[in-house]
Amino acid sequence: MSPGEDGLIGIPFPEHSSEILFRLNAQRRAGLLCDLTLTSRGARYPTHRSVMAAVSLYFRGLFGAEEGAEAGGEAGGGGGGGFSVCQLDCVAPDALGALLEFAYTATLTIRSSGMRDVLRGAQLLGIQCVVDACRDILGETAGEVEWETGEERVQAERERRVERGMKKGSRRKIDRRRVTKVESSHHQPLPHRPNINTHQHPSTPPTHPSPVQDGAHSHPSTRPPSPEQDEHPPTTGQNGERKQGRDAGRGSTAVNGGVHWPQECLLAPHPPLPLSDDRLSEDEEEMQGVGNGGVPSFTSAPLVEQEVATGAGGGGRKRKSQTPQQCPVCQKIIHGAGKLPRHMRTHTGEKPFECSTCGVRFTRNDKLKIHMRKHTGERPYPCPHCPARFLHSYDLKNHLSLHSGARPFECPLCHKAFAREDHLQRHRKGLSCLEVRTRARPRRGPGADHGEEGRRVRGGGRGYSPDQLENLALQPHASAFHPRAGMVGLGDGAGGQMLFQKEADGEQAIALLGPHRLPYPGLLWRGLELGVRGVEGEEAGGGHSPALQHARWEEEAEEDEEDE
DNA sequence: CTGGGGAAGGGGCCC
DNA sequence: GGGGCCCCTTCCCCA
Repeated sequence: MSPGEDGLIGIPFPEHSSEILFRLNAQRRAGLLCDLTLTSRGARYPTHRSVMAAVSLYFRGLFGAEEGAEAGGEAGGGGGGGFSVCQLDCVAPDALGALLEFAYTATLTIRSSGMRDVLRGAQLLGIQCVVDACRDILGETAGEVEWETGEERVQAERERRVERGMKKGSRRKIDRRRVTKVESSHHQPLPHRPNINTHQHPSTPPTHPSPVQDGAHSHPSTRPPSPEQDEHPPTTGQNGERKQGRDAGRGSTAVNGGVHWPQECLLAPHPPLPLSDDRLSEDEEEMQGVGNGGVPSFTSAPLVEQEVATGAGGGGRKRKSQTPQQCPVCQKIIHGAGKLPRHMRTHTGEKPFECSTCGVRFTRNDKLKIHMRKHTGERPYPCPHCPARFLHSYDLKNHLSLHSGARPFECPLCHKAFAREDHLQRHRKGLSCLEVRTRARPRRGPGADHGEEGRRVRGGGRGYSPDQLENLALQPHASAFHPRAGMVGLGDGAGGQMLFQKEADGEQAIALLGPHRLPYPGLLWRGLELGVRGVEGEEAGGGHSPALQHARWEEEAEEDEEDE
């Protein structure tokens, strides 16, 4: 990547969203630019319809309908500059105030005693993440509310498909299980949905909840009283809302008898999920608003917090991040304290470290430092055998293998050896080996001689002893029965063993290869639990062990199977 | 196709 | 817990 390319540069401002929200809240408190007043039993709450539409499915449907039928807008000037008052007596004033606070602060602060009112209000207004959070706390199950109409469901599904298509080249596997789970949660049945308010609320499409048409600009309201609440849940609500906080209430913590939902609820592009080995697919990342060009404000989601929060109820004020942290975007587990911000920059594209010489930017300081060596000419890794010096330690490592002639990475098919593991992988992914593999396919049947009884082939990728080489010659590509299999026997040191043995009369081949899949079904292979020596401890770093490579390829094979 | 250089990202260790 | 530093792995690009 040379500097000064004409590619687009994205400069993220992670604080932007929260600052905007903060200022909107200040405006709301000051009554500035408020174009909507919510009332509940005498309490008045000036607010902004754009904010309410962003937070509440109910208002989104409401104002969307207004825009669609602008002239007939009961509230007067749906998309225009008129003011409107929406009477929501069905929502308790306290709950309404809490929900408004939530809308502007991404934090829901309520008393436990008011939880049910808030839940009801959130249901009425279609604030799903609050609904979920309250349910978590109250131990209720979901399924009472479904804001997504069939039509929207189709549209949402269409959008999802488009997003998937955009990421078709993704290397990561789609976690189908999770997709199913997420989608199923969106497809909850729409059971009984009591009628909101006595004012009209036919179910879809929603109509205006009969706002009191006073048309006056509301003044900032002070705290409302909290009278009793009547029971008139609204029927309406269309759901275009998918990601923003559907599950987002999980990070709740109790505060002084109240409940506090931290900002993840609103800001996190994806609610923290329970720890899972499965990674979220990039498709889902996009579905969750990451890849759409926006720069979400990321909130770290420590695993411990998630686990506790998922359990709901919550005890302490706020839990500190533990060492393994889960990326709220890709769900990847990041090990090591302080590593999550570094990882997050891979999502935001933020490159705060700029080379003062050439202007190239880096996501990490250490990368910049290495880059600077190019300008300073520093090559801190000298070869002890020759004058060569290198920028990177791994360059020296590769170079040393040239001196030694070591090519520890050998193709199990054609036995071509490589000095670098990635070159071997590239070789394997290419087609250069296919011919060999075809030729190497052993004959089957009684006449097949896959090896001598008790023959062992061991040793490193290089340095076969003469008789080992002879054995290899006598047993051409026996390992080709499974491309991954042979690597077991190619350990550099005391690598694994590979044993081909004729059983009894030599009809069956037993491969001490572990539980591999069998690419040639006609041949009976038995994977034996050998406990491959050298898998652990063969190399201190565990890095380039061919046995480990083999294990990796095992995983690849499984993934390939899944793909198929 | 292969060898080599470089970048990006993750993990370990330490302060 | 955050961050620096280092190492490792993987990928891409070029000759």
